[in-house]
Amino acid sequence: MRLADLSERSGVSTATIKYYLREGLLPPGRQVNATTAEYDEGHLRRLRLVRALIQVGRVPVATAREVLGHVDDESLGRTIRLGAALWALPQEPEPDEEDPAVVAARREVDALLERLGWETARELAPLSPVHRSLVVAVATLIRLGYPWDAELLSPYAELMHQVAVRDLDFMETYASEEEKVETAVAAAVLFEPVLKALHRLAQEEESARRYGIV
Amino acid sequence: MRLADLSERSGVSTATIKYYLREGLLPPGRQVNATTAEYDEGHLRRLRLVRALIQVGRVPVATAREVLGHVDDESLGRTIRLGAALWALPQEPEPDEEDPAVVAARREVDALLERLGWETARELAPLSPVHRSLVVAVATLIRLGYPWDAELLSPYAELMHQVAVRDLDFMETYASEEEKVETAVAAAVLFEPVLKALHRLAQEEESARRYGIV
DNA sequence: CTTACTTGGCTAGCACCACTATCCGACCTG
DNA sequence: CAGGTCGGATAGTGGTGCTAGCCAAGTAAG
Repeated sequence: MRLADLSERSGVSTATIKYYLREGLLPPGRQVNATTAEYDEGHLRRLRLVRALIQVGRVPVATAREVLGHVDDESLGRTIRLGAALWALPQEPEPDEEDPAVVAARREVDALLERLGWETARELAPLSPVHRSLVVAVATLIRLGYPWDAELLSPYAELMHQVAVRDLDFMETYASEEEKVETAVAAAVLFEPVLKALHRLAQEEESARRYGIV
Repeated sequence: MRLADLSERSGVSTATIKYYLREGLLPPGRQVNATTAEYDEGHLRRLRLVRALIQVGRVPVATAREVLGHVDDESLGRTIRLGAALWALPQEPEPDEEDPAVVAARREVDALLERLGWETARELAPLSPVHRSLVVAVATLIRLGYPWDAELLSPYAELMHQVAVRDLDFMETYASEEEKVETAVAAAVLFEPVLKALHRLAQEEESARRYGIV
């Protein structure tokens, strides 16, 4: 498959593919001679993953490069590779620890994890970017005057845990060993819009049931 | 409260506030005289909502203006106002109906709604932007080779329905009648990052339980 | 009364980002 | 050998969310 074919089959312009090659999001093709390179199905899959990360996940190009770098790092074991890739995803700014909303949010999040008995999450709390994201999100709610505390959050957390259990079950049955890391990244990024849309659709449905359509 | 006070209390620069005023995201203050305007707590709350929409929700300014326009439209009843505001939120591009992935996704989504018995969602399907978002998200999964069908999706949908039930319960007990629309919009935008973070945290926790931290 | 400052309104510009367009010389293909 | 395509490089584009600076009118402190 040459560049033009890759472009046609993916629906991405050649100029954009060149850009991704330049940015290191897509590995170079097998150089046949000085002016021709050969791409394979792996390139096509990777290209689609890149598009998914950038267009669906709104991941900045620099972050995508970092995530994919971890995915490809064969010097790491599978679990670490996956962890590294997923940890590179969120790109929230550091929370301002002076901000009282952040302080309150951190307290509520800690209380929540204790209440749930999520020991790993508690241990990893100082390191985990996800934990930081949660604090930032809860702090925003608090700052706007919505008094979300551990008690209100915990049933949500339990529901999301059920979702996570399903995610991992799916990953185990579906992905081949080599593709697991890629699958996990794709799932993390691509499945979120599905969940979000299901959530809003469910809100519409439930709202209509309670109050009618008008 | 003058412009400078509004700026200080919200942490938003005066230049940015002027920009929001210009863009119609923030109603003008009460004009005291030719060179002074007076702002109140409502302006502060609105300003924070605007920031939440734009910074947290990544809603484009034009969309935010549209959403807030519906929130403020007192000629509409509460339910319609809320619906209009929420419907203005998603900004996905139109799906390409020629694309086989989109066709397949639409079929699966329709099957899903039938299986769940979500009658309202089925009726509103041709109109609802949320429905469209779901189709686009599922199509992306399919295009990348993840064979998500109605059967796999429906337990997720049921879990998200449970989440939606909690959302609406909260809204009913919490928000005053006048603030319900604003609350609902804030919740729709601000609660999603919380859910997302909880989801990822739950994935980390469950993954650690199954495979260990290393 | 003076001086420093604020206001809304205006215009111009900036920084970032994801591309995109164009040109180049090398080199296959018919 | 004409025409097309290649990788590589560079500069430019368009959108967006601000941001900076100016202005004339008006206000508050001393």
